[in-house]
Amino acid sequence: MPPSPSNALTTSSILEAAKALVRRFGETKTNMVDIGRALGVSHAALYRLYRSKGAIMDAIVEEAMRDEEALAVAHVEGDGPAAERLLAMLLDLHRRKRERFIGDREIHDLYRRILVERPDMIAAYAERMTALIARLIAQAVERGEWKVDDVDIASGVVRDAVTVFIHPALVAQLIMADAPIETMLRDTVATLSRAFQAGVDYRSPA
Amino acid sequence: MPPSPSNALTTSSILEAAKALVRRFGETKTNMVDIGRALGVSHAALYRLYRSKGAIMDAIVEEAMRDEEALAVAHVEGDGPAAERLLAMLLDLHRRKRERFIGDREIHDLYRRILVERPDMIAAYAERMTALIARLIAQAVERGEWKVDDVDIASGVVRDAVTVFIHPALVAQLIMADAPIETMLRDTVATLSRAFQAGVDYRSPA
DNA sequence: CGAATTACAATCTACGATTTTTGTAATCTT
DNA sequence: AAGATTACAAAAATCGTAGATTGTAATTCG
Repeated sequence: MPPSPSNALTTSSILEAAKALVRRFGETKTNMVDIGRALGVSHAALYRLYRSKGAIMDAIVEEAMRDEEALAVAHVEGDGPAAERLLAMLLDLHRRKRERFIGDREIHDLYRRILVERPDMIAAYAERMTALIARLIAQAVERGEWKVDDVDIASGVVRDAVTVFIHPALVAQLIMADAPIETMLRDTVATLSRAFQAGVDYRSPA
Repeated sequence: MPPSPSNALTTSSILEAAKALVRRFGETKTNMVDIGRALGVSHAALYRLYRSKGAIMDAIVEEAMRDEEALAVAHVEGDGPAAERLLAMLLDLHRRKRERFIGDREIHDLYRRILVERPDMIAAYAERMTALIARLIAQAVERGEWKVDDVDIASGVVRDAVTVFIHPALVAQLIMADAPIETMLRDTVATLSRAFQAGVDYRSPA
């Protein structure tokens, strides 16, 4: 592995510099010339690795999403009762979001802007997270912990039910209203898990 | 009841005129002079009944909220299985919201602006709706349909789980993404009702 | 005297000129 | 030739100001 000289221009060095500037000054006050200056290059050099400023901003958010996903994967891979792992996963995700909201407001604002302007990115993220939930549910079904006749529907229900605790805009409101989010999350997961434990039939009409 | 002459200036005549203008031109393009003109009075006359333009806009949204509440009350008062009434109520609410979003976009935009700028109004609305859900659940518990040891916690869980289908900003995204919202709502209610039917203990630790 | 009007100050918004920033292309360097 | 730079056109943000809008107070009307 080469010693990676500090002056090598890479996607990740650009991302780090951009993140630092966004954190300090916010997205709009961060410009390409400043990002370049922080790395000791002209702004034009950045365009070799990112085709636009927007692409850099997208990459910052994408990275945050992947980070959340990794957090979630850890819980899906683990063992122990499904209800506990689901709760732990959601609490972890929520705490990560809270940290970002409290300590990293500018990044959080960027996150929120992209949330409304890039439904495609959000949809992809939501789909990946829903797939993780589906895996967790499928495991629980295999082990006989839970009974559901359609894992995909069940995972969609879970996703919708917890969106209020995950969606940045809503989380921001809950935090400002000083809501007992962790308790609410516990109660929601307890309810969902009780339903799955008792067995839910989505395919047979009521 | 007096015949209410068309030239009497009242809170509701102002509200009607303001609503009509907002529907046609949007909130920002609606000004006090125009509202006055529509009623045959000067803009200053309006200030006897509303202390500001903002107060009129608030009142429009407040009215819409009361309208939704009335819709919900009808289902809470009715009889029949709780799960069915809860579903019918949420479907009704969702359809009302969809109508507003499709046919009354300017009012919907006003609604959304106030949603972020007046958390106090939203909190009051959410609390009233949660109280209605609590009544519905309490009935179901009395009748032996459902078993929950804390009706307030249960109603909070329901509120949180369905917020994604009620919150204007999220509904707007779901509609634009062409999501099968009614089916999703059905599945969510089926899950919640299954849990309540099987019995949920919020007070005893797992 | 209650209710509306006109007149007006304070505030807000829309718009055009100016400057910044973005993204590209031609050029330079090693 | 790869990778960076400077130079530049297009797009976007900023800023000052003219004009509109809001809210109030003094005045008029019935």
